[in-house]
Amino acid sequence: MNLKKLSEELGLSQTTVSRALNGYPEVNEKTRARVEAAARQFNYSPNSRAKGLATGRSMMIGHVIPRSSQHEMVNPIFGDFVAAASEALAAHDYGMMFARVDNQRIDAAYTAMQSNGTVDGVILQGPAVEDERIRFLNTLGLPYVVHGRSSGVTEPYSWVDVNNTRAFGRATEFLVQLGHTRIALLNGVEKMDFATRRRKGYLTALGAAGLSARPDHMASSEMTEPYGFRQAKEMLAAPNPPTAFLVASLITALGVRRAIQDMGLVMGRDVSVITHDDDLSYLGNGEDVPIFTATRSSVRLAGEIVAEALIDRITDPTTPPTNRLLEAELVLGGSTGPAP
Amino acid sequence: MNLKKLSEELGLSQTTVSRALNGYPEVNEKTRARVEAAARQFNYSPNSRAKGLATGRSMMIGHVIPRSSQHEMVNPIFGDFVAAASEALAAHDYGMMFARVDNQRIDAAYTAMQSNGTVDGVILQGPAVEDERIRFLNTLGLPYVVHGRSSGVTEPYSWVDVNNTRAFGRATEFLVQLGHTRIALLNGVEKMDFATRRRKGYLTALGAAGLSARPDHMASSEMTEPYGFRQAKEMLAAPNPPTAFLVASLITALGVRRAIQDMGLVMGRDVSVITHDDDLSYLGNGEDVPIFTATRSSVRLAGEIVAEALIDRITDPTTPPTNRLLEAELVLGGSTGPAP
DNA sequence: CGTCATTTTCAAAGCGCTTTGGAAAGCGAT
DNA sequence: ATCGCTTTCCAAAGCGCTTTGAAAATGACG
Repeated sequence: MNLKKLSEELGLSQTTVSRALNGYPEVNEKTRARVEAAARQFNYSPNSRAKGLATGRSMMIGHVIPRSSQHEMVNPIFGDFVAAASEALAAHDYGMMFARVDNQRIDAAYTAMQSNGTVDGVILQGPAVEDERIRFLNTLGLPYVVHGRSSGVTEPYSWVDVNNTRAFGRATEFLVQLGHTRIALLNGVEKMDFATRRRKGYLTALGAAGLSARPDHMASSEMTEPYGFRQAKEMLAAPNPPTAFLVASLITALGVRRAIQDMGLVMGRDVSVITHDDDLSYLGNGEDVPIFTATRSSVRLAGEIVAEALIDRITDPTTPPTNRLLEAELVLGGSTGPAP
Repeated sequence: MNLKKLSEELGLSQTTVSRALNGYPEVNEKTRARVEAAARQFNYSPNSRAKGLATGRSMMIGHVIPRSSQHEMVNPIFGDFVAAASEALAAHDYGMMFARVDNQRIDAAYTAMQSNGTVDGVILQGPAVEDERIRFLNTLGLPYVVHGRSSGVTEPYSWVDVNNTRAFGRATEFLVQLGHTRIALLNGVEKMDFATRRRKGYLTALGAAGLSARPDHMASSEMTEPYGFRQAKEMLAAPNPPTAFLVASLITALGVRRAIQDMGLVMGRDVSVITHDDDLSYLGNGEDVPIFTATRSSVRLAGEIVAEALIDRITDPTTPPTNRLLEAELVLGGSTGPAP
């Protein structure tokens, strides 16, 4: 069923039917009711490509994912982020699509998406420090919002980010207050912007407490479970081991806990652990009492806000870039205690 | 830049330019080269909506996700599955899109997607037992492939699945061989088809070994970490505790391990654990030596195969449904040992 | 009852592409 | 020079929708 047939069926012109269905005022309410009834009856829904061709809008949001890196999509937060974002988009009749693209073809992919008209805007996830994609998107003029920020990019752009510096700063301060002086950092890959900021928060807080950072108590890697296990074990086995760990992700923290237990130590008594917790739906941090003391920030909330911000940008691209800094909460769990 | 301008630029008709770019034979190779050069120079890429309108193809694959359930998307395997599938699709110039939809509107969403022409086919993930969506899609005539199967659906349909029954059957047999007689099952939600099959494999193998299943040694739930912890702890604390656990997911297995350690027991010595492992990229099962003995099956591989199968169905919808049963391998890790 | 303003509807153009049905050009054979 | 065949190109229709500009219907009013 298409517009033409439907309008013939109704004995009306395509114009009127189209207007009736799209809520234009210049159509009699009675006619509108008739049209809507018929549309339902014949199960009519307008062809999205034709509609897009006529309006110049695709009602689709793009998500370009660099293939080379594992930092996205095959990344635990991806599902939750996308779920929330696509739900928020759907509320405004936007869809969401992905393209997994070779690292060196990313610019081409964005360009194509724009001139193609396949999308009205894009979400940029997991920005690195000085991320080139941001500059490129600025020159392109395709609406976008960044989930995260990119240190070193001076031109304005829209972003939604967690206050990673502050979160890890507070976590470090908290450990210091508990009497810890040897605090290790198991960070994510530090070319990623969020990891850089966390490191900064950690270092600044250490400095403020008059403690100096030890290179052998800092690591940076993909946030896997074995990474946490290996690093924690190594550091704990060395002389002057850390009495506390600041860990970049819940999954890595699970590895740290395994290492602690493996060495016959007790987490929260012998060794304290604070992790960042993205509040993933399938990977809870315990139930009523959190297992880990954590800097928590919902990635679903971020997804929602990103989606809303992007729609705003699309509907009015002339507005100045919007920025939104979310604070992580520091939730107390069983993994921290006074320094032994 | 659009076709019209490009053809004017070249002094050729739109027909010729279009044919040149789409590899049709009725155009001189010299002209084709000229056209291609110009297309590159002017950075021309055809408007996908217009192309779709003209061809009737959208070059897009849909993925409808029921909002009510947490079984998908916000599900740890989602990212890996989608990454692999969308990569395979991209190789054939297909994109992939999502729609998160209220549970009761799923049929409507599929219908709309089809009559809309927004997608050429859909992927159906996480089928339940007797999943109604399959029947509906059959009546609709929209090409699709199921990731998983649905017991109780008799009509033919295309699917790609892991041999869950066999995997859990083998795992159970293996535990029996090790001398275990009290083997607990921490299953996923049993309205999900994969969980039902795993249960069947478990029960059949127990029966074959002359062992009877104990209701208090079987649980079924969302596969979270706390679920594994709570259930394992409870079962281990009861009289005649299990000496082995068969667990539905790596994340849940982490909870089981935590419970075992929490009770001062040693995994692999006092209590054996076998888990299913989807081989997720961000959640490795140890490094060289797996932590857990596991039934392993790559969800990325499944994603690839699903994508290929779907493209086949779209290009030739008359072919009979294709089915593909992947065998899980049983990999030996440190979590199993002879019954104490 | 005629006039004018307002409401309601319509015909047709246009969005950017593919594709059909021809026409023109090229070329070897007669 | 002509014919027949292939190669190369083109004009125009059509995909299903929105939207402009205009016409028809309706209503208010003197």
